[in-house]
Amino acid sequence: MANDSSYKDKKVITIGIVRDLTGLSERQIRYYEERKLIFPERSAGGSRKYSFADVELLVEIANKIEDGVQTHEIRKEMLRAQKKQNQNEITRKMIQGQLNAQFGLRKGPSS
Amino acid sequence: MANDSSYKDKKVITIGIVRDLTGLSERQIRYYEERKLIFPERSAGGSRKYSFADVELLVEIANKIEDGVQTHEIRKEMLRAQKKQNQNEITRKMIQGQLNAQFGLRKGPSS
DNA sequence: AAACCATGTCAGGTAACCTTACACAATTGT
DNA sequence: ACAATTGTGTAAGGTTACCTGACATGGTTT
Repeated sequence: MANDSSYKDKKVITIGIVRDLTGLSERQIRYYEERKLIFPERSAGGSRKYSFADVELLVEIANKIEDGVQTHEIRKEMLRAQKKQNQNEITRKMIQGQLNAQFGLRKGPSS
Repeated sequence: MANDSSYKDKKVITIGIVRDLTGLSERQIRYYEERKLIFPERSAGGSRKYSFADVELLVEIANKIEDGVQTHEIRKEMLRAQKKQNQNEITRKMIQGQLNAQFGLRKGPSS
């Protein structure tokens, strides 16, 4: 209901493939996780699983680091960006609420 | 130039994940490959890599098999479907060619 | 100078994957 | 009726891929 449900966000890519797609070392990829910049899921056995969105994010992270930004700063940026995103979400819901109140829309069943 | 370049066709999913996504056994997935219904890529070390498109195709295949269609038949269907697809592609190119001839468009450099 | 950053690398261990082979019920072909 | 094929399970033995933890190191920060 809230999203794409599409391929981009499904966590299905193992770290070796991510390495190949990004050119980063596994060490780097794991380190950025340790620094809380990226959040893979895990398989039952403990293997990391990433999404295409994660892959793109990793590339951005790597670029910033190359520009001398440290993980600590990157993390702050990300939190800021996400806060803004949350705010938008809230705003959207508020407006939706206003409309519902004005025009008496109901949350009808799916279709 | 010819395609989406997007996530759907990138071969990045290992067989274990495909198993989880489709509910098929690894045996089945490998068998359908043996019957030439599906064509994963391979990692350097020999592990199979599938795309989301492959995953969807596998589900379709499994459905047909459940309906009693044999791999042999499914393969024929697929070849037929692909031939039609190729024909469309050819048609498209022919029309494009006609237009180019009519209006003298050049294949200029990329942008 | 002490602490931290980002990364490489090595070791030992487990999970995930590979191929080959045998089995077998069910279906299809002759 | 019988032989061949289909689709799937399962087991063995082997290799690849991934995991964590630890030590090393040259550059920054503090």
